[in-house]
Amino acid sequence: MAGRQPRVGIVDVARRAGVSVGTVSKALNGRGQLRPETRDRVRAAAQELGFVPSAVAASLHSGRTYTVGLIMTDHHGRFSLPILHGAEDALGWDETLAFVCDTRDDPIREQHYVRSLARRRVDGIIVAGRRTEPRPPLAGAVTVPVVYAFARSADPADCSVVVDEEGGAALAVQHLLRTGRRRVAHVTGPHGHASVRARVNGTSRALREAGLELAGEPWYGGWSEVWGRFAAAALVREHPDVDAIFCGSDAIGRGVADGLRDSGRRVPEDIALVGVDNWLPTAEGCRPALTSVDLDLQQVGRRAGALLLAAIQRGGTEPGTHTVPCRLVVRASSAPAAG
Amino acid sequence: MAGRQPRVGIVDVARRAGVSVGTVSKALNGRGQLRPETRDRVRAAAQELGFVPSAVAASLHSGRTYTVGLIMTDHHGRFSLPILHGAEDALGWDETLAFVCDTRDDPIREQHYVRSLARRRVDGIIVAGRRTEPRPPLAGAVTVPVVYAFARSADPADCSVVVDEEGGAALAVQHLLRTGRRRVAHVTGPHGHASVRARVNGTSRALREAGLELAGEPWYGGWSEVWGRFAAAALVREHPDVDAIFCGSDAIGRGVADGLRDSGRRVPEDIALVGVDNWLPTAEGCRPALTSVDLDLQQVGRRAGALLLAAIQRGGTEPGTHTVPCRLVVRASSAPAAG
DNA sequence: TCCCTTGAGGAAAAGGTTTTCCGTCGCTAG
DNA sequence: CTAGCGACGGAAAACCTTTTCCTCAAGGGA
Repeated sequence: MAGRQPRVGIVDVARRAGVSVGTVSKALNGRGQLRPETRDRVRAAAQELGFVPSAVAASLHSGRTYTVGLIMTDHHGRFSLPILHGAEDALGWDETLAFVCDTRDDPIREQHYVRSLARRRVDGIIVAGRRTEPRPPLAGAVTVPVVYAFARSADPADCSVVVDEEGGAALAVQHLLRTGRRRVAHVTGPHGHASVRARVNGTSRALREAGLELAGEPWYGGWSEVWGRFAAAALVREHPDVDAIFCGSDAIGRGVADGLRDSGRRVPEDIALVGVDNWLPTAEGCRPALTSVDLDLQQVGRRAGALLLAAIQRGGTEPGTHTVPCRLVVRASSAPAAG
Repeated sequence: MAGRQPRVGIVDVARRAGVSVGTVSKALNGRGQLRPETRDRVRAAAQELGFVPSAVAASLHSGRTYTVGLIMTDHHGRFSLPILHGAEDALGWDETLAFVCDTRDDPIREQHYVRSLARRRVDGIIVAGRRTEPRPPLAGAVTVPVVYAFARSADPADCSVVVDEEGGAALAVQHLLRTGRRRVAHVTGPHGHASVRARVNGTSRALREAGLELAGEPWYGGWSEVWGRFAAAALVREHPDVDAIFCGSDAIGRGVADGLRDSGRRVPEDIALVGVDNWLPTAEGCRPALTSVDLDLQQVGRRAGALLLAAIQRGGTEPGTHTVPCRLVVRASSAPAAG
C-alpha cells in the first residue's frame, strides 16, 4: 500500500481552496482573522486532500518538538511503564509523544541515546531508574531539561522525583499494628540497598512510635521468592512468636507466604503479611492475596511530567528532590487476627 | 541549568572554521570532496562549539525521520517490550528511535496516536498486539508502512508477524513424550481464544503423531493461577493416571503446580509440567521451576523491524503473515520420570 | 468628502540542514 | 601557450510551516 504518492502539502490545500498558504495555516490552527466561510473552505479542502500537516516543519519553526525522551533501565518495564503513563498524563498524551530508550544497563548505550535525543531536539528527558539507588547523572552536556524519576540523580542539583519509601514502610507497619499485631518482623532485600535501608528505617520508626520494636534483626537477603521461603522457615524457628511480617517486596512476600504454609503457620490467622510493589501478578497470585505497599509510580510519572513541562516552558529545571507518598492496598494476607 | 542559550547552528560552525555551511555539512557527514585538513578543521570547530546537528532540519530535507511508532495495547509491556527490543535491534537502535504509544485499549486513543505519528512523519509503525487474537487494522488512511507483531491484522492484505503457537505446543508435548510421559492432559485459557485453539491443535497433533491422544478433553478456563489450582485438583480426581500436564500459560502452570502439591502429587516425579510464555517471575518462582515454551517475542520484534525497514526502503509493505518459531526452555518441572 | 479604522487575506522571511550545480585554482598534456 | 581536467569549496535552492508585517477594501465618523 501507500505507493509513495508525493505528499500533499499546505500549498496544495491553498491552491485547492483558492487562498494563500499563510491563510491555510491560520485557518487550520485557528489563528488570525478569517471569515468563517474561508475557514470552512480551507478545512474542507484539507479534508478532501487528506492533508496531514508536518510536525517536523512546524518544529523547525517553533523550536519545540512536543516530544520527550524516556530513558529506562529496567527492560521489563515494571517500573518505567507506569512512570511513562503518568508522564503522558501530565504532558498531555495527545500533544507530546515519548521516545522510549532502553539502555539495557549499558552506559555506552545510554550515551548514544542521549545524543540521539539531543539531535532530535526533544523538549526534555525523563530518566526512569530501577530500584531507588541514586544514579549517576546523564553524561555529556545535556541542553534540555532532565527529570529523574524513581531513582534520584546522585547530583542534588538535578531534579528528581522519588517515592517515599520510608513512609510506605511506616504505612505497612501501622496497618499491621492496627490489625492487632504486636510482634513484627522484617524480611527484605540486599543489605546496603538504598530502598532496603529506607524501608528498615520506616519500619523501625513506626514501631518506635507505637512503643514497640522490631522482632529480631531485619532479615537481609535477595529480592526473590526463594529467599522469602527460606527466610520464613528460619524466622518461625528463631522467633516462634512473631505475628506479622513486613516483606521488602511482593516476591519476597509471596515466598514468605509459601514458606509459612510449609511450616504449618496460617496466613493471616497466625501471621499477617504485607509486601511492597503491589505488583498484581505476584500480589494477587499469592495465597492468600497479599496486602502490599503501592509505590504509586504512575503518580511519580505524573509529577515528573509536570515538573518537566514546567521546566520546558520556563527553560531549565529547578533543582531538588520531590517525594511522592505510597498507598497501601489491603488484601487478605493482613486480615485482623482472629483472637 | 541550560540557560536557554541560542542554539549553535551549522552557520556558527561554518564561521568558526572559515568555510561555508555546505562544506560543514559535507565535512560532518563525510560526503563530498574535502581536503582532510579542512575536514578536521570543521570537526574541531564543531567540537569546540558543542554543535549538535538538528535531525529535525535534516528530516525536513530528506523526508525521513529515522523514527518509528510502536503502538502497544498491553500496558504492562510484557509482550510489547520484548517486541520493541527486537525491533530496535533490526532497525538499528543507534539510528532509529521509537515513539511508544500505549493505547490503553481505547480505539479513540489509538486513532489519536496514529494521527499523531502521521503528523510527526514517522517512517513506519509497528503494532504490537496482546494475546494473539487477530486485531482490526489501524483505522484511517495510514500513509506509512505498518507491520503487525504478535497479533496479526484481521486484514490478510496487511503485513503481520506472529508466533507459531501450534508449533510451540507441539514442542512442549514432544518434550514431555521424550521424558517418558504418556498420559498428557491440557489445562488452558478461555475457550474460543485464537491462541488457546492453536495450542490445543498443536497438542493434539503432537500426540497423534506419537500414536497417542489427549487424556480427556482440554480444560478451558482463565489465564490465572487460581484457575490452574482449581483445574489441577479436579483433574487428578477425574484422571488419576495422568503423568504430564501441558499448561496454556505459566500462570496456569504455576497454579497447577501448587494445586498438585496440595493434592499430594509430586512434580515432576508423578506429573511433569510445561507452561507457556517463559515469563521469568512466574516460571522461576514456580515450585519446581517451570519448563516453559518461550514465544521468542524478541525474535518477533526483530522480524517485524526487518520487514518494516524493507518496507520503508522500498516504499510499501508486502502483505502476508510471517511466522516465528517458539523455543522450549527446560526446567525442573519436566525432569524425566523417576521410573 | 476625506480620513481613519477594522476586517480579511496575501507576501515573504525565517528556521537549520542537505544537496546540486558551479566556479576557481593549480596543473598537466598537447 | 592553452585547453582541459581534477580537486576543493562556495552559492543557493529545496524541504514545509508559521508568523509577521502589509495591503486593500469597505464602512463609519467628522
